[in-house]
Amino acid sequence: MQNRVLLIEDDDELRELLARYLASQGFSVREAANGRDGLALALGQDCDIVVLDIMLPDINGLDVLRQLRGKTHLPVILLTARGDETDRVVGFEVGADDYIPKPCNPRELVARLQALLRRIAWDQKTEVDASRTYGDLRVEPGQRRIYQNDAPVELTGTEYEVLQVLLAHAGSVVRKTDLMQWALGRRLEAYDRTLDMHISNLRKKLGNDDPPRIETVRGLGYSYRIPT
Amino acid sequence: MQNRVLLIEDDDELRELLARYLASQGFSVREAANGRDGLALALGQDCDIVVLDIMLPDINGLDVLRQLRGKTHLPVILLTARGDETDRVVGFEVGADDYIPKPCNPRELVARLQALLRRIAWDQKTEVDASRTYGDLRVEPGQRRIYQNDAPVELTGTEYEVLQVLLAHAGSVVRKTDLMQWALGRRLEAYDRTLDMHISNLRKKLGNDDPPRIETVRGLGYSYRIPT
DNA sequence: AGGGCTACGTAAAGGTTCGGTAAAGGCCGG
DNA sequence: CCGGCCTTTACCGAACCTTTACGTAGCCCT
Repeated sequence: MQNRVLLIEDDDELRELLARYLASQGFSVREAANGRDGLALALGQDCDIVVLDIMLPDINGLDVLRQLRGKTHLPVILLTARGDETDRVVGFEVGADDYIPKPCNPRELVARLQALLRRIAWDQKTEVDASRTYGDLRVEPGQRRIYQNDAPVELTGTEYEVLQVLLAHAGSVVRKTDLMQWALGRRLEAYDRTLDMHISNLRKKLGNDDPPRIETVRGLGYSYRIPT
Repeated sequence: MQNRVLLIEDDDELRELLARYLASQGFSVREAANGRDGLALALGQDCDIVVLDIMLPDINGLDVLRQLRGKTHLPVILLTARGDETDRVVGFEVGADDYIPKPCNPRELVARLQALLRRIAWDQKTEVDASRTYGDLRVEPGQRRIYQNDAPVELTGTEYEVLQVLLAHAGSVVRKTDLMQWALGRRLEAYDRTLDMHISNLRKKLGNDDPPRIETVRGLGYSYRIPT
């Protein structure tokens, strides 16, 4: 089975060179020359991994990544001309999985692509679109809705995201920093109580059971209790 | 609470520098100065991620990685002096998740550590999350809980850490300084009775059996004896 | 055996950090 | 300008880590 790579890079020459090499290494390659097209393709759900240049003519690569992370956890490898260390750290903070400075060695790019795909295959999981049921709750990703005993729960967009992440990890603790990143799409800063508020509101809307559905793990995060 | 990093690096100065920096960034750090110790610690199941130097006095880092991969999918970041491209590709082929050339920027190391941990946390299912049983106790790392005869024991975060370390070394003595470092993430200072208190509370919560589960080894540390 | 030193056990008190939540503020689309 | 929603602010209570204090047990030395 070949892996599908999306290559977002504005330099035609480099992009085609890499595309050819990746294809020769058994990848199926999609290409985009700017951020807008790249984003559309990435969200089009037919690629497994993204290679993203930071310098793009329209949208900045980091913004592309940010928007992507708002919707998906597709693995992303950043590519950049300069070895600027700040860029690098920012890239990771925004949610990149890897970072390669240009001029990049195609062999290394392939090695890193494969390392990341292998890691994901090991840990596996991640199937996004099917509806899932957790006790009396049902997630309908297509409608971005959650039903409780077949009655829709009136959630705001963010509340939906938060609850959906908690449910996807039902039974395990989700760290606040991760929950923030995955549901709100940004980093948890000190003194930021936003997440606590969303949790508080969710608890109110889901009904305050005992023991509570959403457990607090002090100093760490939250965990949705598996209904027994 | 905090992620546990195993640092395998023979250069004392660099290792301690990195260890200090990682600790300051909220990681709990275990250290090994050679491949044999490193391998033993890595297989000891109480770390989440490994930073591995390729040049080691005894076993070559790549061999350490190979042996590790024979048994586990623990995430590994390679560290190396030279930017030798062949080394790099070989490293990935053997199963490394990432590769950083020395001299490495600590900030970048942390960024890469976190990127990898974040990816794993999202995909979950890694064997670090597998439950482990020691007599009548069962550790559920995903839930961050410990069960005694299938009933959850109400532990605080630190108590969980301490007990979990003791269990990982069940049957052998854990020195107080190590226990402090691994569970509390800081150095044991003179007149610090904190650890004794946590042990005392743990004994209370686990029930005061005779002979006691947590044995005191005067002048050395503690050891968990699996009840028969 | 006894004295003295040190390490450990643990109750209680102290102090800090963390989380819950009401209410106010701000942002944005209509 | 309004309504919905996200975020910030503020206050409070609870959790819990740490310190203190005192009692006990082990160990060594003479």
